[in-house]
Amino acid sequence: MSTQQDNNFQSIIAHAKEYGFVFPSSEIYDGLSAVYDYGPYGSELKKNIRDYWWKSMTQLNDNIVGIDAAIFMHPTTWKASGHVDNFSDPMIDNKDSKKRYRVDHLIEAFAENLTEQGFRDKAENVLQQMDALLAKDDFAGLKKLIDDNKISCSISGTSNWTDIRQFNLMFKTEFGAVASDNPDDNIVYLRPETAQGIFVNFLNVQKTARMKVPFGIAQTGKAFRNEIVARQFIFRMREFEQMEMQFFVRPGTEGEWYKFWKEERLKWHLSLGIDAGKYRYHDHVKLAHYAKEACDIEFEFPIGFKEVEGIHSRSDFDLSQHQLYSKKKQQYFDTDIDPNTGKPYGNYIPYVIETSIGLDRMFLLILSNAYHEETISKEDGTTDSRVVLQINPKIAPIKLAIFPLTKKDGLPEIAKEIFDDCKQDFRCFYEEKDAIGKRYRRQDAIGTPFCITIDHQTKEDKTVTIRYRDTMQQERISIDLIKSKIKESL
RNA sequence: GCGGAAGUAGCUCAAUUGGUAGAGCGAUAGCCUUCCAAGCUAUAGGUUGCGGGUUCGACCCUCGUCUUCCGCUCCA
Repeated sequence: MSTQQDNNFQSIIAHAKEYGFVFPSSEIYDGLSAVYDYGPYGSELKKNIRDYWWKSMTQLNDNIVGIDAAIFMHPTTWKASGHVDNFSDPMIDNKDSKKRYRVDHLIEAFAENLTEQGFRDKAENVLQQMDALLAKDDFAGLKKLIDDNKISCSISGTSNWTDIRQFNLMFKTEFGAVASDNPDDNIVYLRPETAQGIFVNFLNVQKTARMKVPFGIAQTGKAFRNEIVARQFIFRMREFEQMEMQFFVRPGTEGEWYKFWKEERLKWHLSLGIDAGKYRYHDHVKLAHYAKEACDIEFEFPIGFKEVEGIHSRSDFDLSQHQLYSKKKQQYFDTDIDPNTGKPYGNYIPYVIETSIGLDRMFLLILSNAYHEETISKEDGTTDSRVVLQINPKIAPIKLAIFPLTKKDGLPEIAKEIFDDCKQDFRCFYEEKDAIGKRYRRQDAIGTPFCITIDHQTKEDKTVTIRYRDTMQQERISIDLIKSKIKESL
């Protein structure tokens, strides 16, 4: 099973490169690990996915507005968010088995073992020591803790460990051209998530857009994580794009809003015509430090079910933290009447429901779902094959391809006239080279849903042939109807 | 990061146990005109991932390095 799927995944990657969707970054210099560029059709598709999300969030929800926050943020942002302390994991390797462990996982497993053997007090003691050492970033102390307890690797059974190393997942850079005596003064991070740009602007947005809770703030943008291992094509990249919406609600209502967005987001995915059977929810059991409830929307990629979007109930953690660190009140005054007291709800820090989807993952999802290698039986009994991307017309890179059947007899002139007219309204593609069948196949390969062909009959009755990508069926329609025909599918 | 495998033209591959790189498809230009890729002609393209070493001579042997894939690991 996996072989077939892996092959399919390889085919998709190869197709993405060959047809100008995704290229390895700086490929002429051998590429940069886990960084990719989007090509002519890829950038169109990516933009269309982003636009479709943006429209469904901001335009179709009158209580959601968008922002575009900077990638650089004040360094304290990341202290408040917990990323400076928590977004890095001390790791240790066993020299014999070559296994790498997160230090906290290793020690926790050891403690669990002790508990099972009835040494509950000792286990507690070890965990307490670990927490104290982790809080101080005392790696030497942690190493000593491991050595003193003779904690061993479950594979090799030995305690032959490397030193503990820190892997900070945030990219650092220097801010300002002048070097400071204290290097820490100049450090800024490339944001590891876009969410904080929304949280720190919570009151700016609420006041200027005159929003009333419940309301949301949407944003798309790049984020950066220095992953230890980043692989699987564009699934896990070091530079990636998120589409996030933070929805601010009155405390006590977060449960129903979490449920609402959990369902709403899946509906969005299904609105692109993707098989519901390829989706599933994965509810988190072990929650992040800020979360009350969390789930992933997973999709069955060729490499298995993987997370494409997360819905998190984040309580008031983020706003409270920013209030604490900035010493600026992050309260909202709710004038709605509380039926229990007959008075306004008053001041509170709103709770947050987050929906966060990886744009690049969504792109891969669309590509994986759309990619089909088909065998076609021809009338003369022979077979033929084609690769077709069955991308929903709403987000297809090119909506309409326009072909004159031949290069002469005035057909190109008519075709170009139609092209010039249609390109005002949606992305079109014109081509007169090669046999018509070959041109159709090229459009299939990049997912163009409609092709029209201008032939000699066009000159007589002003009709053209429209050919549908998925069924390969064709019919004659009047030139006047082309635009409306395409538009109704978008 | 560890272990395994791979890297020759845009793609798929070839090059007789080391003798200095070829084909099909694709691309481009032209001919042909025929509604589902394969009609004809011509043209362009590679210091064989990169860098050392061995050799008279390296795509081939060797070392290093980069990238990709698979497994492990990691994944707020």
